[in-house]
Amino acid sequence: MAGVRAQQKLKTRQALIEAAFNQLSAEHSFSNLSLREVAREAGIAPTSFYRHFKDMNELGLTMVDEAGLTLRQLMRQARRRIASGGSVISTSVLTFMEFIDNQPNQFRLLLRERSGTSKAFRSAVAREIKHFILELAHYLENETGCDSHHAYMQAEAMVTIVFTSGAEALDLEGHSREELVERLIWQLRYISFGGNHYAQKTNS
Amino acid sequence: MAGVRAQQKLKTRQALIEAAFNQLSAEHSFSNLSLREVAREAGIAPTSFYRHFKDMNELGLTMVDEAGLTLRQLMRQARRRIASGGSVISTSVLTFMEFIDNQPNQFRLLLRERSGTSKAFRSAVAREIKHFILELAHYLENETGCDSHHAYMQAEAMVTIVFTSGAEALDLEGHSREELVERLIWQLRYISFGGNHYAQKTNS
DNA sequence: AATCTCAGCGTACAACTGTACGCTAAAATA
DNA sequence: TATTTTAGCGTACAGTTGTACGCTGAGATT
Repeated sequence: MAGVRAQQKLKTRQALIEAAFNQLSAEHSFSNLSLREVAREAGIAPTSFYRHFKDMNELGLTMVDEAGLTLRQLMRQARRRIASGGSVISTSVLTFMEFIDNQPNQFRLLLRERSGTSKAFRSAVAREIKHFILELAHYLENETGCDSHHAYMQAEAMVTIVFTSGAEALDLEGHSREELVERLIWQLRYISFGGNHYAQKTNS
Repeated sequence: MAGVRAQQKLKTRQALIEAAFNQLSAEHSFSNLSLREVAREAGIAPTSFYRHFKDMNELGLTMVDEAGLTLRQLMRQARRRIASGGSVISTSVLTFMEFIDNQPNQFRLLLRERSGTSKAFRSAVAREIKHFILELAHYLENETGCDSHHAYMQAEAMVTIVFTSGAEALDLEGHSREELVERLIWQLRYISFGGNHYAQKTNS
């Protein structure tokens, strides 16, 4: 019951996932990955891959889950920072930018597979992003007391803009990056202000 | 000087471009395309491909240009509709949705290569989208008389949201699609209202 | 009419892909 | 201890890819 065996299996499984993430980059997307290359980097024979995943697709979906998990942990962290007295908007943006810097390949996966060639991938990413939106929507609803439908639309718009800015940030450094963040913050203010206006003016 | 020769060359060149667009779909992205398959669908031998493009990359960039052209024609059409008395926001959204329905593969190309694996592609798409944003920014600046920097940020946010909604619309039909459009319009109102507020309150 | 140009073809090749199949040795189970 | 399970390996194969090379024949040019 020690499970030496099962433990090792988990280890190589994780090695496969890690190898795949390592091979993602600005110039290499998931659909460019080959089973053989991933297996090679993980240090196993190509055919051993099948002991862990029936498919590259299955690997990919697992990776999306993992990236989604990171994203959720991120949200929790942001909430903690805000609770201990940070500005809502800039704290959130800052936290998200840290995600992009620390786990660029996880972000790239979500970013690309959101509009990728597999419906399963697109749905999986959409699900993760929806979590993100719903959390923010609840926050907005509680904080500003606005209509829940408007809160959702507001949150959706915000997440969309943050995500897209994140994608652009991947290609930027230094000053142009700061400009990007500044623009992003203004745009979030627009949505916040406009959203609150309409949310309070009407009931649906 | 009749150019029977050159004319034929242009024709097969266009056939290659068309074949490539035809092979794009929800399940097939540009980087999945193979030179051989494209040549096959265009009705020429694989090696003849090189008489027209040195690379699949070169073909792809040409395709991005073509999609960008369509996008610009679209803008002109939207402006005409607005000038002849349509609501700005809903006319623009409607026009954009027509683009997605009529040329889904051109849209898919822009959408995917925006965050694709080739920097050249990303820049090319970014350039086309920037045109779009600048046109809208000028319109906003003239129409509402707001600060030009704010007009740009406002336009950028709007285009981002429209683009992302377009991506989602590709997977939707009927009622859920109408809901999406309705949400999109609300979100554009948020940005418009919030943008105007901040643009008038301050000078930079 | 003689010459040149060049779009398109066919052949050929090396590189790589996914994966079927059967073996082995070590861990798990009985 | 004897038996079963299974993660990982090596071999093998058919399929696809990009592209180098040289040829051809029909327009273009002189």
